[in-house]
Amino acid sequence: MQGKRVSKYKVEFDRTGKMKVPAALYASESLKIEDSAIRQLLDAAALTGVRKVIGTPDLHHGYGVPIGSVVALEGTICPAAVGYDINCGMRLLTTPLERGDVDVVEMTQSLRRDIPLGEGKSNVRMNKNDFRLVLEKGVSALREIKRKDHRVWEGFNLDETHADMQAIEEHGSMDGDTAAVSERAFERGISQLATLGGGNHFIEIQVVERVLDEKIGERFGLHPNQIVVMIHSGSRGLGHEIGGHYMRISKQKTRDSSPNPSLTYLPLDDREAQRYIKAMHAAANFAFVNRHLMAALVRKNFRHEFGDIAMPTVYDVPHNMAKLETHGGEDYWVHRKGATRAFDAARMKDTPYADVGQPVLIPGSMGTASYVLVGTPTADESLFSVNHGAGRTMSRTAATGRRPGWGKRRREKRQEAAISDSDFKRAMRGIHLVCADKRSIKEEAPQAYKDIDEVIETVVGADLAVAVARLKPLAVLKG
DNA sequence: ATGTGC
Repeated sequence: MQGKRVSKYKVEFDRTGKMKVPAALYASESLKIEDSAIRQLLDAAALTGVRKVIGTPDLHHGYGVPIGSVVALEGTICPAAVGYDINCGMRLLTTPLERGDVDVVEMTQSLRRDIPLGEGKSNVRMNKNDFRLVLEKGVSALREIKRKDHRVWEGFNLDETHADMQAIEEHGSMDGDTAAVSERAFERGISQLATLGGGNHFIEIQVVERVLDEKIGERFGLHPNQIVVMIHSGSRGLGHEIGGHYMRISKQKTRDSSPNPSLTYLPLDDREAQRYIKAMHAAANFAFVNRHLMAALVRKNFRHEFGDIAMPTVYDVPHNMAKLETHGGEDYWVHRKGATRAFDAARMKDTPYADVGQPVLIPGSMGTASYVLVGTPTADESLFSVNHGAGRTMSRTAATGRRPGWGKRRREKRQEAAISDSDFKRAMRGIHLVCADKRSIKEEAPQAYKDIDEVIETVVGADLAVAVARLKPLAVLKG
């Protein structure tokens, strides 16, 4: 695509055609970004109310808006720029344990017994009033629910909820409204709390391989050879239903004034825009609680094995969310889709990280490293945002060799899988893998993703964040 | 991402 490289790590796209603002893409020359994703990014620069459009180094094709993008709007909101998995995000727990202390095969097995993996799974079946409270208040609802009365809460020790809330973006509680959530979404969600989901979602037992910034590493409670646990999950069927619902409504309303039929928006003065915001917050609350409950189950299993050890939350950070933020004196709805907020110290007031900046959690693909970084003041040019992962290089269907629409085309010959069994095994050597669906696991093969180290090089080289630690997976649970 | 969809 046309676009001029202005530095080793940044490409700029001038206004052309219907674009209302220029766009910027952070990516080194070696990171190949697909043309279709760039075209989607430039289309986003034509949205009504657009003020800023940024692509991060894991940019790839998504529905309407590319994954890995940041879109700032004024007076409008865009459900497709948040995506289907509202408040998909990361949580990192530390332990006082060292590599060698943990039998990861055994630990993975016991986690699997407690946490359902894969699509369509259920776990905590809540009553309607309690679930409504979760959607409206998020993690803080857990302090109000009378858990002793319900068998579903057996095994969940939530004594650390207050401490955890300090280390969750928005304290894990946004202003949600059940009235904006369809009955269908509500019914899908009510039994799905404390489930991992599928796709790229995972729980990993990792070891801190290298601390790259000792002072901040120590501040985050990280040291070499330490065992940590990373959780990647979202709002499951509930968020998917809400995202899809409001994408359909925005398509009905603004199709004619939008860049294309899958990239539509809602004016903020429209009642449906206000309902979307409340429903998005409800889904965000669900996802915060979902990760929080899985963290409780992780703690339960570690403590069963190792006694009453401390397992604090370093941070819990969404990477699919729209938020009203002030940048350069202007108020924007900042949409991050597959992009992680990376606030500097000044923007972390009233959090435990007001002195250092926000912990930023970026997972690699399955079987490769993950990174912990910290926000920096120089990230103002990306609206304090970085990528959310390695980014795909291969579609799901290409990676497995399966054709899309499997059900009705069963008789057709399979395409040749781009990734052979032996290549997959080699990439996963030394890592214990437990997954719900063996047939589709190659969708998540390391070979289907970009090199996480190259992606991080761009983020750090462009001064969007500072690297703090590199984590290596020992065991991974997948959907 | 998702009880992979009309």
